[in-house]
This record gives sequence, C-alpha cells and structure tokens, in this order.
Amino acid sequence: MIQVYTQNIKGTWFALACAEQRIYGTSFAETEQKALNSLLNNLPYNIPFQVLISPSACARDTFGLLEAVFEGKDANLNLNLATDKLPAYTKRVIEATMQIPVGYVASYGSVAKAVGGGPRAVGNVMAGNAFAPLVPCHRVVKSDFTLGGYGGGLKVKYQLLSKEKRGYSSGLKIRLYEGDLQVYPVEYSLRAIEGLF
DNA sequence: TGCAAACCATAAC
DNA sequence: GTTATGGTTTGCA
Repeated sequence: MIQVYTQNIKGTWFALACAEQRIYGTSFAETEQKALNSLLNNLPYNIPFQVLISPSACARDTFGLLEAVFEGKDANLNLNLATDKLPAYTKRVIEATMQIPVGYVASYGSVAKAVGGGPRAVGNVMAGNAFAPLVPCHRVVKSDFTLGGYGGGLKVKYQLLSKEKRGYSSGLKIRLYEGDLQVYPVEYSLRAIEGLF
C-alpha cells in the first residue's frame, strides 16, 4: 500500500507518494489538485494507494528535502527512489541527472553523450520525470543554454535555476559509471535567457 | 535567424 | 511489429 500526502509549503503545493522508506513519486504545482493529479498520473496504476493527512517520518523528511531543493539550497540527496519498475535507459538518465550539482546545468545532448542514446530520448525521460524536483530535471537545458521545456512551466524552471546560482565560472566533468558528464555554470543559462522572464 | 533532416527510447495502437 | 511523439541537435541557406 502506497501512502500519498500533500502539503503546502510557502504557497506551493507538493505531493508525495511513498511506502516503507521508498519514494514512488513527487510533484508540485500551484494547486493541491494539480500536484495530486500529476503525482497519480505517474504512479503505477495497478498499485493501491491511500491518501493520508498526517505525514509519516519518512514523508516529513522528504517534504523537507523538497522544500530545500525548491528553495535552491544544497541538499544531500541520497534518497531511496523506487525506480526499479522503470525501463533501464530511463533509470540511467535519472541517475545521471541526479549527479548534476547545484549551481550547474547540463544539456540534453551532454547527458545523452554520458549515458548513451540521443538528446531527444533524454528529453523524453525528463518529460516523464516522476520525481520532480528531487531529480533535478530543471538543470537540463538546451545546447545553446536556453531553457528547453519544463513540466511545471518555464517560469518555474527559470526561478529554480536563479536560486541555484553559486558563482562558478567554469565547467566541470563528472565521472559517471557509463561515461563523463559535462556540466556548465548555471550562470551560462541565466545569461542566455536574460530578459525573457 | 529560420528551416529541414537526423536522432533515439517509449508509449500507444 | 509498427507508428507517432517529443523538454533536441546540427547543418545550411
């Protein structure tokens, strides 16, 4: 039985699905209804769930993490995501995305080069990300550093990235099991979209 | 800039 | 099996 919770944190509604310390999905939106909908959309439909009011300890911790990420703070994310039911490639992309540090962005193509496949395939995984914003798909942008797309709306993607500025001035190569992931300072992106929001 | 073609894993049929 | 569909990229006019 999966437990589902919703919580309003500083004006934004978050939804969370978990069971036995494992996270099955997270989402956020401007209304409780929308957050719940997008969460349940990504949940395996054949698994029963119940919506609870008072959060478990695990739920409280996870809501805390969600808030931290949403506020652009550095959060240590060694979480227990229930990704085992996802296709292998999807899992690889998600894991690579989680390696992008706060303050940096990677392009769809750069992720693709690291894990295999093509840029559009990476975009597809992002579009279906059931763990936003814990899996920081907002840190994946186009090769020209403009934003690309975002499930929660581009304005939100922009706001998240703005809060993650850390003042880095050069890129970074991150060693993954599959290959190297090239990332760039988030400032590159903010500069590229200057004036658009 | 803008457009067309190549790209690649999924989901849907 | 096959097709349709993207949160893309690159090349070329």
